[in-house]
Amino acid sequence: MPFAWSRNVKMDGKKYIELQNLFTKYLAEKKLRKTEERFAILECICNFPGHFDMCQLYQKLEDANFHVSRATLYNTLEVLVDGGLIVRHQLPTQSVQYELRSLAETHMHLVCSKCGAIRELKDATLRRDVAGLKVTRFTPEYYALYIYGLCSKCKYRLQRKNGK
Amino acid sequence: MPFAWSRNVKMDGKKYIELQNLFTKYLAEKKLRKTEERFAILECICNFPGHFDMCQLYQKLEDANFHVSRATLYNTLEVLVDGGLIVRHQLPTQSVQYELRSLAETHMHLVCSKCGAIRELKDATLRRDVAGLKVTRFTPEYYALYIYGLCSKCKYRLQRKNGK
DNA sequence: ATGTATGCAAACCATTTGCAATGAC
DNA sequence: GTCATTGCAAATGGTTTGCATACAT
Repeated sequence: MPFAWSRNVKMDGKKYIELQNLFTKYLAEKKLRKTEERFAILECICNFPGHFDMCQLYQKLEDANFHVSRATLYNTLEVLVDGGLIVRHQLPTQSVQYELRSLAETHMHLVCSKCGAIRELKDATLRRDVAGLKVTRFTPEYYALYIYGLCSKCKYRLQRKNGK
Repeated sequence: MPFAWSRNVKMDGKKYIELQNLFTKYLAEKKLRKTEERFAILECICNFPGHFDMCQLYQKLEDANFHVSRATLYNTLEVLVDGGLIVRHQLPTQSVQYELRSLAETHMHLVCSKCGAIRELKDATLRRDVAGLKVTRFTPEYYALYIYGLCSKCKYRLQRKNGK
């Protein structure tokens, strides 16, 4: 082990090992340095079951007694996005969210335009459609499908408010 | 005519008339006031052929000698989004963009993750499948599909840089 | 040894907020 | 007359930047 990045960040074994390899390869390829911070951040990200934002990530790292500056967090997330390991979601009401790319590709996002809640939905047909798309003069890397609408809670609330 | 919102904002006739009606209906329904500013902003929006951001909109209104405060601009765009007349895009590199909803629904967005350029692409199959989606406990209103990747320019540049 | 990456604090800037004045109803 | 909407200016807060220090190579 070239450096001791593995602190007491609770870790999701398999997922992380795989991504660590990808990341290492990417960093080498781009001649970027393999720092303790970068790997600790990636490891921490693996512990989120789904979306997360800067605040949550920062907090989780602090909780694990691993301190990084916000500047480094922003830098590292950018590297991870460029490397294709994570995906960035910018949705209306909510703050910028990130998600492991391997997770993001498997579903679309149902976004409530009232309360901002995000639900995930898998659909094989759509996935196939997107995968089968023929695009010229553009090299697709990944996609994100957002369907905006009303979640059941907000719809119910709205119906009551508008008189039965 | 209840008020003189029609200044010298250059106008795209048909498109605006139709949207004006929708907007009027929406405002009445929600018991919101029909102000000169709101209609002037909508009219101005109709003159953009595609995406636009706050700056461009503000500028275009100023150019037409119609001054609104930024607070009003933000308020009005929110009302227009809620009313389903325009759609909000928040993409990585670029600033928040808006687009007439009637335009947005007809295409997906190819976003270059390098330079941020947006290209539009229509695909009938995909459109049909999204429209035909069956979702429980969620009422879809509209969707947005973003495909991230490399535009031809950036790809070319990258290939040259990485040695032939 | 070299130059990239980090940490900190200050700077930035799009968006939001507070409040008095306006005007739609 | 009432209360939503506007304008202005100040406040906010997530993100970026500058620079000295640390450290991967």
